[in-house]
Amino acid sequence: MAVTLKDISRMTGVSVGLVSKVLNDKPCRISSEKRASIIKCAEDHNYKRNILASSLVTRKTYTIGLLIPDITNIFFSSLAKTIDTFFKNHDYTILISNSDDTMSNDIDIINNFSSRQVDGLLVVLSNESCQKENEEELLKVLNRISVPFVLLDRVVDNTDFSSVSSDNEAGAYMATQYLLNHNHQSIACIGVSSSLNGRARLKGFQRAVEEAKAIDVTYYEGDFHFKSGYKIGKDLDVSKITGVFSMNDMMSFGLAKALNERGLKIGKDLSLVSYDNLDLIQALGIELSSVDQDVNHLGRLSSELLLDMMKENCDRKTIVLQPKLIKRDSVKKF
Amino acid sequence: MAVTLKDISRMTGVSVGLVSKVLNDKPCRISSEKRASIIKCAEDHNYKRNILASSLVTRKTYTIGLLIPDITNIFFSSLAKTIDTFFKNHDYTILISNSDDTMSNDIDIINNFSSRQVDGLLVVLSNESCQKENEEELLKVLNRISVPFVLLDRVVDNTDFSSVSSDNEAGAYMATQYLLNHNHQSIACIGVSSSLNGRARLKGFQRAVEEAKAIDVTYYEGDFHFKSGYKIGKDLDVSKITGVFSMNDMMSFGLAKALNERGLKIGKDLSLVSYDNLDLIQALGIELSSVDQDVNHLGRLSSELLLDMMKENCDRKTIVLQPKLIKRDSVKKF
DNA sequence: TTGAAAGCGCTAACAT
DNA sequence: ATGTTAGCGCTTTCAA
Repeated sequence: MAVTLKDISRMTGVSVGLVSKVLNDKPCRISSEKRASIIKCAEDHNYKRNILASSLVTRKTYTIGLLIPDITNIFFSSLAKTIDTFFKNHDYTILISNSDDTMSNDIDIINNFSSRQVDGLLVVLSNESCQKENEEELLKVLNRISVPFVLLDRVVDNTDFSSVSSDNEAGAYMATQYLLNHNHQSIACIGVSSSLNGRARLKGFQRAVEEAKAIDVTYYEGDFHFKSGYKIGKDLDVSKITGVFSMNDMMSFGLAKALNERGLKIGKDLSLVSYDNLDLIQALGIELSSVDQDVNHLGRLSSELLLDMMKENCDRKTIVLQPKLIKRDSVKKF
Repeated sequence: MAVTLKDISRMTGVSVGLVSKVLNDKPCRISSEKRASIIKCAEDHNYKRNILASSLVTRKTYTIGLLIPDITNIFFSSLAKTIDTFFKNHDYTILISNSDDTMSNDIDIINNFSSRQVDGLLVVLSNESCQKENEEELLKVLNRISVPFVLLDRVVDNTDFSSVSSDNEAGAYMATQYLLNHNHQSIACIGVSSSLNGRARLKGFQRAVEEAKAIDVTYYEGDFHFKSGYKIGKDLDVSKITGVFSMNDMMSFGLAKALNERGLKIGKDLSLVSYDNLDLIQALGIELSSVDQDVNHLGRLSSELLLDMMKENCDRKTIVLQPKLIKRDSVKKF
């Protein structure tokens, strides 16, 4: 059995209340001998405050729940790391939980966090939760959350929940425009229509295309993973297509590999612009133009926002970050 | 304020004790009307049990702490996902925390988990904690943990703590042997001496070399990341070296890229065997012979072991998994 | 069938 | 300067 305040009180002959004050560094006037003996006794017996009990009284757990769809996705694990580091500096502990991109897990985890009395919640919704047909149920769940929370990256339309997200439409728009500015007349889009942000990116792509007029467009459906890009690269009709906008770097990488096998060179025979600007891809030495969402910024801003909301119960805020297009050699004049 | 049992008791006119029993599905004989009204009232008012309070009484939190060195490392995030999935099926919640590979964080996090009254702990130690000079302090910390725990992947020698790890020496030995069986007389090792498992792999490498006799060996120091492999690949003396054992896939990938730029082909001009067998590397379409540690198996076994220890307070166990060499085209006869 | 009450470990207000 | 006590929300034992 773990040592309790009561045990230490008994052993040192000092009252429980005083022991509590001393071990919590609370201002109290106590003889230095007693103070010392309490501290020594606590150390000797490896006393650890039972946070469950103290939180029950103070109504503070110094705990933040972080819900993400897939911990093995580098985007989310980087986000988790940034958030973890930020809150460690503010004496909070982050609980990370993984939804596997399903709505039922979203709900379970949010409820679980709630009953663990987290002080706040950071939520990246599952793709499933972001589907139109699930909106009603999702809103019910979110409206029932009784602690401050911030939605990250994937955001529910037409609500006033606090959120920090990236303007996916704008990102796709600038990527596509960049391609079109290089005189490409026949371009392809590799998209993922099952994803909320994928749909936003498609909008941006279409807007750019429509503004440019008389552009020939081919659409390919992918799934954000390497293999789908690779397969599409095997089929891609390069007799007409000269530029490609791919919705993320992993698919671009697959595409590049397939084209390479076909004897075609990215940046020479075909221009490619992408999304995510993964360090990994750069590390691999591939000069890929890509839209950067600045995960660290996303993580830090949402953490700060949540901290504000918890402190001063401040108003909800909706922050939309503008992504940046990083220009590299994969796009050339046609 | 959240609704409490007391509130529901007041609203339904049933005693707190009974409400508790009903909402916990405990066997109790109660009129079905009362039961129904309690359940309805709880739902209507969005009642969520305060786990802090109930755990205080039951001395069970249904929570497992998972400590990992780097959440953005795919090896650890995959491990976390496996463990998370396993324990979700057993009604436990996993708290994941990130040490950034520092010992002070290891200690803080272990203490934090303890005071949160986790039911068990899964620990991947930081490299710093695994250094010989920190052993004494580490043992003090580990010995003070009062709940069942299992060490994963990085293990403390000469102790009887429960652990599940992979036999790194054996893995490196079989990889090196594979290379030597293909008649390579001059081989290189790209190692990471600051890492516990790196040192074990070096031992395996050396044992294989010594057994083979009269093999020419060159050692290069890397850091597990792409760039170090790339740099080494730029320098590698291919006038004599025909085979390379690299201690992980990311470095192998860097190496391959550098050699490619030098006009040399892996599996033809040079044989390469590696460690980790990353899906990512395969996804990139690279035919790399590599030692597989089976993360899923590691995660599942350690989870099961911990569950056993928590249930039956069963004896400590030390499990060492045997890695497998996956043979692919990157190694050829010399 | 149901209710009352003790107590988990801790904090904080109030006594002394 | 130090001790006593109520009570956080819950479970569980015992009594009715």
